[in-house]
Amino acid sequence: MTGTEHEEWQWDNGPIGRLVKTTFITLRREVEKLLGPTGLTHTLWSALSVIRHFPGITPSQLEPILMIERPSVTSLLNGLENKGFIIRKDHPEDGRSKQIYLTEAGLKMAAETQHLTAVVEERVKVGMTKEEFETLKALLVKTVRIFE
Amino acid sequence: MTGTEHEEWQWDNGPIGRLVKTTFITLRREVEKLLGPTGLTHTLWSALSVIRHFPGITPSQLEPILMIERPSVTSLLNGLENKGFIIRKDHPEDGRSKQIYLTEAGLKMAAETQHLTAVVEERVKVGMTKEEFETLKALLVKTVRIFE
DNA sequence: CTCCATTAGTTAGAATTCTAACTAAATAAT
DNA sequence: ATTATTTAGTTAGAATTCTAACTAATGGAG
Repeated sequence: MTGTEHEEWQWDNGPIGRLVKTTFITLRREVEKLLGPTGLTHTLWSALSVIRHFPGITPSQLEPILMIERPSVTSLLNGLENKGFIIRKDHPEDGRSKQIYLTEAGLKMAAETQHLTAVVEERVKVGMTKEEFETLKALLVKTVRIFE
Repeated sequence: MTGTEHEEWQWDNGPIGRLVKTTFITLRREVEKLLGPTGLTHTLWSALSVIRHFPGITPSQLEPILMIERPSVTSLLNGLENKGFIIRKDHPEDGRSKQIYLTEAGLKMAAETQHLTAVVEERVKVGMTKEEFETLKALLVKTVRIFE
């Protein structure tokens, strides 16, 4: 068995799960390469981005978007809070809940890093036709929906 | 903002990276649900499966297939070795290298769990046309290749 | 042949995410 | 109204994977 055989096999003959993982890790590594200087990880960036789009979002609403478990959301928000990027406010209509907002610093970082990560998105778009890109997204959504 | 708005937005309007992550985590959770009773994790199973297909594979060859870093491969193999599923042998042609082989127990477990995880693969295949499934795999490969 | 750079694997320690268990508030049931 | 169940968030501790640094063997350049 040679190394070359591996390289071909690993993409074409593995289960769909491994192919999806490879794609995920590849994209994550690219994003984190660009995020490097900022000190943000992939998930921290992703959270900032979501909070920017939905100011006042709650931790439990973040959970299914970021695809991490509840305690991980807490831990992530602690990190963002310690860096001064977010604040938690008591929810006005539900005493159990918290609302998350970006601070000025958080807003600045979110804006900067969204620009950086858009580069990765663009590289994917440029690497295939517009139709292929849309098809890829549609089929990924379709895959997820199978297990809902 | 309601919860419903989130649910729609999270699939359709997020970056491709988040969609790929959602797909990956969804598939991983399904696999681990089935693996539960065996005590194996997603990555342990994946490693067993690869080693079964390529007896004598080296840790550094496993690395790009499993998409984890080298020290994680070591740690993973330690786990499999402690459970008695694999053995490491010195590589006959390269004193630095090791070759990984399944034990009887490892072979048995690999065979069992491959059957289990094939269920997930099947559910994806059943949820879309054969052509869509092939297109999905091809576009994922295409995406990965962009960053090689 | 010797030295230098590269490659394979491991070790050590940190970061991230997980499960299980807990508190507190809201909702439902009687 | 009171009690039980569910939901939101946190805490504690374990598991997984990461980065950085190390050892040992190979391969190439002088």
